[in-house]
Amino acid sequence: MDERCGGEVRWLDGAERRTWMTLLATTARLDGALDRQMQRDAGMPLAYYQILAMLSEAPRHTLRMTDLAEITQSSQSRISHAVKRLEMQSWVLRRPCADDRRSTLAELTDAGHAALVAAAPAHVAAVRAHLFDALSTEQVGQLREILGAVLSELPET
Amino acid sequence: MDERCGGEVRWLDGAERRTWMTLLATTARLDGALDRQMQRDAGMPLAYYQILAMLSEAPRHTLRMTDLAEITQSSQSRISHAVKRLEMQSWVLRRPCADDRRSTLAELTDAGHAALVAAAPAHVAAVRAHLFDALSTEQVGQLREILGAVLSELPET
DNA sequence: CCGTCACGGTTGAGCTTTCAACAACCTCGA
DNA sequence: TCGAGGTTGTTGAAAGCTCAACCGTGACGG
Repeated sequence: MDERCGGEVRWLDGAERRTWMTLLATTARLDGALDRQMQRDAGMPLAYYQILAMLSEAPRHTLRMTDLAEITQSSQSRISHAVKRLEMQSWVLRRPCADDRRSTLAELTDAGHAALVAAAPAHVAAVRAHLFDALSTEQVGQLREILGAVLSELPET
Repeated sequence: MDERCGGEVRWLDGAERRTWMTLLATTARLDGALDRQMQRDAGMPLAYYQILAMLSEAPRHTLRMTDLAEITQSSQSRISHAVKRLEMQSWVLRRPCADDRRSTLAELTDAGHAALVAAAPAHVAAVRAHLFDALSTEQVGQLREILGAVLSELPET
């Protein structure tokens, strides 16, 4: 985090620099493309789709706000705003949690599930077209290992 | 882009699915961390740092708005707003282009260059800490090849 | 009990980004 | 030379995100 070592900076070497530039460009374009596709076809940002997707995989289509935040790698504030928005569209509903009265449960509605099902095929097709079609099976494995290594070194949230 | 094939969807298999989930989580956390670091230490979002960085590497510290948009993988509108903001802080200045009167040139000021130089060490340290320190030299090479393959299949802008 | 502190969640302000519309300019062919 | 169509850039509104402040609740030690 903070630079305490009196000015010694180890800059990126050539290979690192090219890799970093390519990473920036690729991630920017990739989730730009996926986000635009989702907005165009389903009228919602990709982040909201992911909220619906995570809810649909949870038992009883329900998650606590905090868990939803963690699983989607976003802040509580972001989730709160997003769920409010999704609730206005009747795709999600909020209920108090009986066990812990601080908590709020978010539940996917039938309409929300329908919206998810409607949006999924085009989304999956886009992920496949933009990502997996460009890679060999071996590369998919390498990528997962690399990402796993990076992720495990990354501070949580 | 559009799904025209009458309902046949090829879903992601197990390995693809895990890779995709890990990619989402890793990129979200990684540029969340880098963005927060930049905002905290330099008072600007990472995207603005990248604008300054690209200008600093251009001849005469100057780029046309369109070229700046392309090199940073962002829309013209985004660049226009961002440069306006940076101009208010006197880190960039805008000039009309003599060759083509439609164009606007963005030029990095001395103050902007100073801000960039001040922000660079902590940024590079963060990139190293969060990304490259987790990877072997071989993995860095694999990652670059994988990203290159994905990028080349991705529609421009 | 009671006070303190951590946890879960929401809110509003400010900033960034997107989208669509627009204006100015260039190019090129009729 | 004129006009159509493409390029370059800006703008304003709407939407999403971040940040800090805040409230209500649980947990825990005295």
